[in-house]
Amino acid sequence: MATDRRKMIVEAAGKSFSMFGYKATTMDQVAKLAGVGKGTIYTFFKNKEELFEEIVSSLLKEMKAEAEAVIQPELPFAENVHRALYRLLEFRSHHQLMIKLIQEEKEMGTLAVSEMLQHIESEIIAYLKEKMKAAIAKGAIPAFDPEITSFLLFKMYIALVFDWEKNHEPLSSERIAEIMKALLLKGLSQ
Amino acid sequence: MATDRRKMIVEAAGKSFSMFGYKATTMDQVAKLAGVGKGTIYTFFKNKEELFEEIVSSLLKEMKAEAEAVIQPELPFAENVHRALYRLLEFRSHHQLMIKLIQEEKEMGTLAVSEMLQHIESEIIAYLKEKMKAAIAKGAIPAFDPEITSFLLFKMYIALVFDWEKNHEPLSSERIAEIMKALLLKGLSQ
DNA sequence: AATTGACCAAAAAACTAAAATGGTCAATAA
DNA sequence: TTATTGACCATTTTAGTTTTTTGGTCAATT
Repeated sequence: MATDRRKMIVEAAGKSFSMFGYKATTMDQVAKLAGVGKGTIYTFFKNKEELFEEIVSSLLKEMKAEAEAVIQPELPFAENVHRALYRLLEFRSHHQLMIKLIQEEKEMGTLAVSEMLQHIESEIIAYLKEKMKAAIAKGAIPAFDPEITSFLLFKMYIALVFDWEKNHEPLSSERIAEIMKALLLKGLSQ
Repeated sequence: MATDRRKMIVEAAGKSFSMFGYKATTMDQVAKLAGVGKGTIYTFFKNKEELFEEIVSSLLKEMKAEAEAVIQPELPFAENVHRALYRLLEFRSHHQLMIKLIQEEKEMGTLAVSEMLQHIESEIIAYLKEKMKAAIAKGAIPAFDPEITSFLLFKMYIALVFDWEKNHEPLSSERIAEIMKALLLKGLSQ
């Protein structure tokens, strides 16, 4: 059945991109892994890049769903950041792809990957920005520029998750979520 | 006179590294620009990498001096961050070299440059960490882990100065300093 | 004693040939 | 008739080779 084949392809591509990155994933490989002929892939996806987009956008959808599942509007903003972050960090499969893509961008500079990371970044920031605007409207947080603040929130997250462990022992999910909550809650005042 | 020659070399190298980066700066070029024979460079510096180190460490020294000049221990911590940051940001010459190095690391991955950026990062973070420890000891800021906090402070700074302008209009020095001060002062609470 | 630049080994760049890959489509299977 | 396939091809990537450039030395010169 057509739907089954499509699912097989998406699954195979997802695994392959996560394991080998974009460049090192070949269409022949994906076809073999999915157990279909190479041509079949092209009945569902215009080209490799569109297949990649499918994988990434479903990842983003999943991440959004995960976040929504734990956010409770009546809780303090910082608490929700903590909950969403912690939940997200527990999904190692999400991370596997992100790690691979970040690595590939750094050491090979693959254009399609750079563009996709850029896209992921702007999606996440846009999401944060909306949450933040709502919180400001409710008077729950001070009215800083939400564009800049969500940008910074995202960069802090990336720094803690991906940069910190270049020179230190990795931080646990709990620790990361805790740090961001503490900083956001009180800043460094008093 | 020997001192004069050395100064000429350092000046020439500084300009060249800032304009062309590490890789694209040749020793012949530096010699010509400094108006000395190439061999003369090697009477002052063991090799290209040591010349590079001289440039960078004098940059770091300057930056430290600039910061010290405006920091006033009796002011609030966030206010001092604001002052130091603003002062630093006004020195475009410092930045020219940093910009070039960050760019070179990204698009050519020159090893010597990566190592140097790593070194610069750890120097700045160590400096921040000391300041932070002192502030904690005085009870001026909460006792978060200074290693992590100074790491985050640095990453925020880099994000605002170098990453923000990839997709937005650059922020003014005043704005950047203001944002960091506001966030550090109050966080996103209330 | 200090300085230099021709010189050299080693590294990088340019070039070329060979292999791999994305995408197509006539043949095949369902 | 429709969905699927994999041999095939143009293009890109990689591997191998040659040429050029560059960091560093040191005998000659100032």
